[in-house]
Amino acid sequence: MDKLKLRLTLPDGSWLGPGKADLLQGIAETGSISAAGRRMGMSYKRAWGLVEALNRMFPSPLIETSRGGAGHGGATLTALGQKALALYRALQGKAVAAGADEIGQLLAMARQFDMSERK
Amino acid sequence: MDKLKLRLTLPDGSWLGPGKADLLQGIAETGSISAAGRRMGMSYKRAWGLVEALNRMFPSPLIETSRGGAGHGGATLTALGQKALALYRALQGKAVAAGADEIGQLLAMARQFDMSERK
DNA sequence: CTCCGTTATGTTCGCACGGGTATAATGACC
DNA sequence: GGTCATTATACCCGTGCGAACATAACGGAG
Repeated sequence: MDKLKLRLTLPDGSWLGPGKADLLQGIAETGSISAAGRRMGMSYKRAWGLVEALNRMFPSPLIETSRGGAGHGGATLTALGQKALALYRALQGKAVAAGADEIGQLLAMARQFDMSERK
Repeated sequence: MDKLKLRLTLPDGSWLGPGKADLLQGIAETGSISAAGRRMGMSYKRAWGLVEALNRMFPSPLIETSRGGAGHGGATLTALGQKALALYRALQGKAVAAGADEIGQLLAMARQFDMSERK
């Protein structure tokens, strides 16, 4: 599923794509950068790099982090982060819906694949 | 322009994105793999690799090549190639149109960029 | 039979990217 | 003051990708 991947390039050259969006969602759901990274099978280092990039591409950060304390630190989405994620998901949904016909045709004319790999 | 990039993943794991689509269009317009590659600022080798990938992802090739002869060789799109390109462009157009609102909102909330870079 | 621009293929090299690892630093709680 | 999971940062290293370069094959034109 989700055969169609979208990458939106911002004026400054940075971009928002499936990877950052998924990470954003993972942080929202797990409350932790490292947990979200683990869940996606990526190193903490890479996840943190993406967080840094995300926070730099908007005037104010999308992710708020805290260290130590009762919960041993963690990360949450700011209001801006939640909005950005929602907008990306909405964009994705509308794009897939609008292009369903073309997507179907392209998939239909693609090289036939063995049924054993169907899920 | 064309801030939104689409990548469609086919069942066999290969994918059709902006790079291959542009190359496809370049070949259609120039009638040559090397000319299309030069126009896009990529090495012939890379362009040819993409052509190979394109021809392998569908049951029959999208690009037909010829060597030597009066025109010193060249490449043209097959009917399938033209159709695939048209479908991708249509998909792109519909996706952008459908998500124009979300794209606009995301761009609007992005970090402000200096007007000197506007074109 | 040479010339020409293209397709087709191999080889080498530089470099960016991500993984792995290590190490601070944080701060509420016991 | 020690514990704990997390954030934050630095360093090394393998690997893959693409550029650059080199070379062959092609086949009609002249």
